[in-house]
Amino acid sequence: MPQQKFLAIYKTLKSRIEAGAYPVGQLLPSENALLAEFGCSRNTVRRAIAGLVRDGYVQTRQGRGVSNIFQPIEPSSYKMGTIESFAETARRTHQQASTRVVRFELCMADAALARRTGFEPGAELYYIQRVHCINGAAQIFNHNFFRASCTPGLTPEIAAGSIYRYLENTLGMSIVTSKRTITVEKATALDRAWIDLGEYDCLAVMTSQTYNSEGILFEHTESRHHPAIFRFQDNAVRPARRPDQDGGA
Amino acid sequence: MPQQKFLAIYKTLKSRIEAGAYPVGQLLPSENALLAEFGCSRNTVRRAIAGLVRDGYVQTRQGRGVSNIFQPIEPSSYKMGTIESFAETARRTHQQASTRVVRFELCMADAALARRTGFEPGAELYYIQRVHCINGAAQIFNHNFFRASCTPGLTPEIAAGSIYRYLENTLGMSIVTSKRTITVEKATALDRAWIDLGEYDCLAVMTSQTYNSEGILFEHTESRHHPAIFRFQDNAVRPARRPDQDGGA
DNA sequence: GCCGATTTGTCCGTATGTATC
DNA sequence: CGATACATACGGACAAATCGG
Repeated sequence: MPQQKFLAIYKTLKSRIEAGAYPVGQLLPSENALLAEFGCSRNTVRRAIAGLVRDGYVQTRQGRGVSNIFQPIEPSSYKMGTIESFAETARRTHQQASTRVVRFELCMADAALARRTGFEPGAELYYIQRVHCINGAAQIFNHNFFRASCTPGLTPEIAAGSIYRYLENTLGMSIVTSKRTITVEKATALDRAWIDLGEYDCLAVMTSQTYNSEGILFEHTESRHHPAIFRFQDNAVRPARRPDQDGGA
Repeated sequence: MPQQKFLAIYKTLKSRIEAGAYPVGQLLPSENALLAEFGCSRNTVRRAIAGLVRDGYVQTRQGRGVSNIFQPIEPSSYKMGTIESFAETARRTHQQASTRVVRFELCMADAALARRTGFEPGAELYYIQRVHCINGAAQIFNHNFFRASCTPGLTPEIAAGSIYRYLENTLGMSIVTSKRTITVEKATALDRAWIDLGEYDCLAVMTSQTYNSEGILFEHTESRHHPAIFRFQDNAVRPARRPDQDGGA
C-alpha cells in the first residue's frame, strides 16, 4: 500500500479544515458519518481525528462530537513533535537557506563532554560548527556532535549540505526520536563572531539528543538561534480528561 | 472503573523504566508477553507503549521490538503537550511559588487587540497583569486576557491564587486545548519594572491561546519569563516511518 | 427529572501486512 | 525459509457523556 488509510483520511480532513469546508466553532460530521464516507472502520477514522487533535485543529468531547477549532497561524521555525532538518524547515517556510562549515574535527568525549552531551566517555565524535544563513543573513550557529561509528565517511563537504540527507539516503540510517530542550542563553564571543545579533545579547538555544532506529544516541546538537527569527509552536492538552493522540504527519 | 486499563499499564511500565527494571538500550518484553502479563488485548498494550514513545522513554521498531531509551533528565519549567498552571509547575519542580496581581481591569477588544489575542472585536475581557515569584524572586510577568462571559465572578483575590482552580473547581469549566508559541523578545520597561533581569536584556515569551470544552477561546496569555529560569522540553519523532502516538498522562 | 437516541471513549478479538532475525 | 515482532485494519460490544423530548 503506497499510503496508509488513516493517514490519507487525516490529510483529507486536514485540507478540508484549512480550506474552510467545515465552519469554525461547529462540529465536524460524526465518526459514523465519516466511516461511511471513507468506507473504513471506526478505529481508522478515530486515528485520523486523533492526529487533528494533536495538531490543534479539532477538539473532541464525549457525547457531543468533534469541534473545529482551527485558526490559521503564522508559520513557525520549529514545530513540536516533529524532527526537521534545517533545509526542510527552510523549504516549509519558503525561505532561502545556505550553510557554512566553520569547524570540522574528530574528537573523543572526555568526562565533561560526556556529561554535557549524553555520550559515554571515550566515544569518538565528529565535532562540527556550522553557520546557517536564511535569506543571506547568518541566523543560527550550530554545535553538532555525531557519533563517528554511526556516521562513517562524514566530510566537511557533506556537512555543508544536508547531513540528514547523507545519513538517511546514503548510509540508510533511520532517524527516530529526538529529545529537545529550549532555553535562552547569553551570547558568547563565538556567537557574536558569526551572527549579527544587533541590539540583542541573548540567543534562543535548542539542545537536542537524537536516536537512530537501533536506539543508539548518535547526535547531540546545540542550535543557537538569533532571537528575532526563533519561533516554536506547540499544542497542549489538559491531562484531566485527556483524549487520544495518534496519527498525523 | 476508577482508572482506564491502558493508563494503568502505561504508568506501571513508566515506573518500571524509571526504576531501572529494564536495561537501558535493550528491548522491553514483546507486546505478546505484556498482554499475557497484564491480561489485556493487544490494542491496550499498544496504547500504553505509544504513550511511552511520546514521552521519549522508549522507541519501537517493526520486526524488532521496543527499545528502552530512558535517560533521567533535568526537570523542566515547561513540558511539551501538557497544560499546567503556574502553581502546578512549581509543585512538580518542588519550588516555592507566590503570585502578585498588579493590574486587574475589564476591557473590550478593539481591532488591534482582537488581532493580537485571537478574540473577536467587541469581546469583553478581563485584562490581568501578574508577577509570579519563585523561591521569593520575581521571575515571570504575565499578561492574561480572559473572556468575561466564560469567567464570571473573577476577582483580584482569585487571580492572586490560582485562576485555573477557580475555573475548574468553582465554575466547573473544563480546560482542554492550548496553542502555544515560544519566542524571545527584548525586555520592555514594564518587564524591568517588575523583574530583575540582571545582565540579560531579553525574556523568553510563551504566548498561549486556550480553549474550553465548548471549543470556545476563553484565554489569551503572554507569559514573559526570566531567561535563566526558562526551560522547555519536547520529544520529537521523524515523520517518515512515524509510529503511533497515544496514551500517556 | 427521566428516558432514549446520538456520539465519543474504552476494550476485546481477529486477520493480514511487513520488517527483522 | 520460517519464526518473531510490530503496524495496519476490521468488526463488535459496552460504558459514559450529551442532548432533546
